[in-house]
Amino acid sequence: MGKVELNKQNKRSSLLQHAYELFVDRGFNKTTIADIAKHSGLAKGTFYLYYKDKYDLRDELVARKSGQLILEAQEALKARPEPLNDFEEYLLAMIDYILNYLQRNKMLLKFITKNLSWGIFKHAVETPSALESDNLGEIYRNYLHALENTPYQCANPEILLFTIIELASSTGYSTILYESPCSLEEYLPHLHQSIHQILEGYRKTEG
Amino acid sequence: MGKVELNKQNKRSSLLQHAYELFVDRGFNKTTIADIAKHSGLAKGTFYLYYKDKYDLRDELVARKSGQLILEAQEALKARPEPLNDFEEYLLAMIDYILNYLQRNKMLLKFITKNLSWGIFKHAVETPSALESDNLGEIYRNYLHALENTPYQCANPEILLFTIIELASSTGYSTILYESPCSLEEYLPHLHQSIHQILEGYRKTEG
Amino acid sequence: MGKVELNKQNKRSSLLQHAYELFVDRGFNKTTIADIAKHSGLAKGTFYLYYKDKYDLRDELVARKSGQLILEAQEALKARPEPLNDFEEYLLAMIDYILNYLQRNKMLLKFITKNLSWGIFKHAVETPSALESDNLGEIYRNYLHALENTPYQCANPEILLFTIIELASSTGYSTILYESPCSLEEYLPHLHQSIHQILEGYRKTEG
Amino acid sequence: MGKVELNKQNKRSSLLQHAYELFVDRGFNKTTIADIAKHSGLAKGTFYLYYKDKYDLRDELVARKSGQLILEAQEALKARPEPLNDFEEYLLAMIDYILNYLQRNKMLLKFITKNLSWGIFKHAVETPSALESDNLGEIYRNYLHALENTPYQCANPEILLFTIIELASSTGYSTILYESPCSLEEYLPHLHQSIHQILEGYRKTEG
DNA sequence: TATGAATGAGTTTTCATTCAT
DNA sequence: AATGAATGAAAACTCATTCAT
Repeated sequence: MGKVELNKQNKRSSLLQHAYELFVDRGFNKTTIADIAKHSGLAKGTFYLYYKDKYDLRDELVARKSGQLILEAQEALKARPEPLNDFEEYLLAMIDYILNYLQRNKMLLKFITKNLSWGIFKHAVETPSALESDNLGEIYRNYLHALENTPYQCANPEILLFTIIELASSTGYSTILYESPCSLEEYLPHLHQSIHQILEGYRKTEG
Repeated sequence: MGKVELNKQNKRSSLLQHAYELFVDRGFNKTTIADIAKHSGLAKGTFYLYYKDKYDLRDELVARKSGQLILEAQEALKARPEPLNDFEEYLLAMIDYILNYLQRNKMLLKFITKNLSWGIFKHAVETPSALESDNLGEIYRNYLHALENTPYQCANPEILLFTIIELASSTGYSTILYESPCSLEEYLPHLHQSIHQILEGYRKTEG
Repeated sequence: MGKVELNKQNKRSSLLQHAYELFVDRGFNKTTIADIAKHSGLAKGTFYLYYKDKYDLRDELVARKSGQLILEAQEALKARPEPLNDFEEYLLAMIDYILNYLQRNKMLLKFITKNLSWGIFKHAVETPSALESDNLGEIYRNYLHALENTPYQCANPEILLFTIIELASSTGYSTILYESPCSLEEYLPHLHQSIHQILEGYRKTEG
Repeated sequence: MGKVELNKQNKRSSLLQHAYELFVDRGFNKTTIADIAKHSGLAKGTFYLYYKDKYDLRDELVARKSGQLILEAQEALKARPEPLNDFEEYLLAMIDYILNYLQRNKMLLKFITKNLSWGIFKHAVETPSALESDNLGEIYRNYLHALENTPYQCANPEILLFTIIELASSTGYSTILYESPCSLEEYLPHLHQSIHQILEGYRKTEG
């Protein structure tokens, strides 16, 4: 009983994992359902027991992988010897970690960015997945909470985060994948500066 | 002779125009070359006399449409009664015009954004098209020149523009198409503030 | 024990009934075994414990439904106030009842006719089903018997019945479903006349 | 030009002919479009240039084959040494010819009857096909005309013909394919008698 | 008995591209 | 240059049937 259910979870995982490898390897359009099934060690028809079609699987995958990346970044920061002093420092460290990671995994970047929207991100944050030890939502809530204890004031803190994430991801996409207008390395200081400035824009004016 | 040449231009135009309508109407993937040819009043084989494949046509189309949009914005600003006082004002007016335009033409937004990269943009700016009275390159050069006469200083002014454009387009995409995390209208003040701050970051520190 | 047996009968009935609804609703070819099982509240595999395949079930269904229709017609005639005077009157009343019924249940007509053959009919008549209070065979025998006490003479009375039933059902099919070459209403007098004539052909020539 | 058009006609013919053989050989459901194309010496995709799907081709085929059969019967009767004296004789000879033909081509019978309706028949009669030297419509008109010069009177002569054809085809189907309730040979005299009687029913009552 | 996950052969359908005219 | 018939590989999706539980 539990065994059957476990088995299904494994199949689902296998499909996700192998689809991911194929998407990243040869692109979404050039990956067929037959490919995914075969690589997962399953029959073609079995795919349809788990997902409606390729797009269905992709959406779950994008949300999942983005979430994992954020979680991983989080863990990596925790493991750092030197402490992070304030919110800005924390935010920049997080972004650097993620962009550097994506620099080394360009296909993941390509896959995620073309398909990730703020909406999917929000959805991923809000619907806890049964699979991963899910503190994604928690991380997000921590962010919002941390923001309150900063000198920044934003009527809607989500908008601030949205602005910064969109900036980082779209410039990251271009610099990493096309080195246009310059390399990521060259661009990072500019990105830091812009983020700093954006945050400054929300600094509380003291009374 | 000139007549033949003209005829070819017309066919090319027809292909572009009808392909655009189809892409916007049913999406790029679901538009076939047969569709494009038929709607253009041409035979399928004829398509290949003008473009290598769908992607070839698309790239030209994206660059062309983006360029047109920028030109149109430029013209609209020129036609305004009240003058624009400085670079920042000009930049914001330009961005507002474009985002508002895209708000009313969501399908164009969808089509352009998913396919436009800074690289294509640069390419469009640099290769003068025979078709339109092309002052796109000129506009861009004017920008860079205008920047020199501002209190902002940027080693690579292209990077500044890149940052602002990426920010505007990616946040515009999300707010217009998904109203996430909020509507464009609601977001614009935030966008203005962020752009202002980014520019401030490059303000010359006087000696 | 009897409870187990009853349970099996219920499942069988459920399969028949729901399969019938589906066949009539979306057609035989477009109804899957999975559909039938699901609508019957059973698992797919269970289907195979009761029927070899879809065709097996269909054959039982066609015979069953035709039989029910004849029985119902019979009952309806019995309940009529005015008596039926002779064999011809009886036969025509029976046919009218059935065609009018099918007129109101076109899908049943479609389903039965496309699949009913004289062979299946004979089989239904001859193998008493456990389910219905089965006087179908009895009805048939009564027919043959009644025929003997009529002025008609037929070496093989089955052939006479066959002729009339085939005529009525095939013309009924066309007039009811396609109103071609005319409506059932318009055609009925012609049908009556033809049946009358056919019977006359078998009238005993007196010695 | 004419060559291209001719070529298309040949392809169409080839598809029809080979589809027919396959339908008759292994049944409609078990014949795939791939089969038809391959046997016709064409690529799978080519099929779709000529027919929307299998059903589209089938409908054309049923009408075509029925028409051919009638034409052939017509020709055969013309070639007979002894003349046919009156309408009834003619009608019976025609029916006999066709039923005997179908007796020898049971699969054709199966294919045609399951799919032929009076509607399709009427349609075939009324829409002259470019392919065959088409006197099908003419034959039909001759029938109706001949009927006028007979002692039979029918307000709507189409209804008379309909009645007889439906009777002949449905009883033919059963006796030929299932020998139920008897063989065609055994049944023919009964069929003749019934048709004779039906015609008598329409005999003009002299003034 | 009953279940329903798994199978994979089978079928339809699409469409970019070629090429003879 | 232009045509559009032909191609056939490729892909999605279905579903009867099996079988371990």
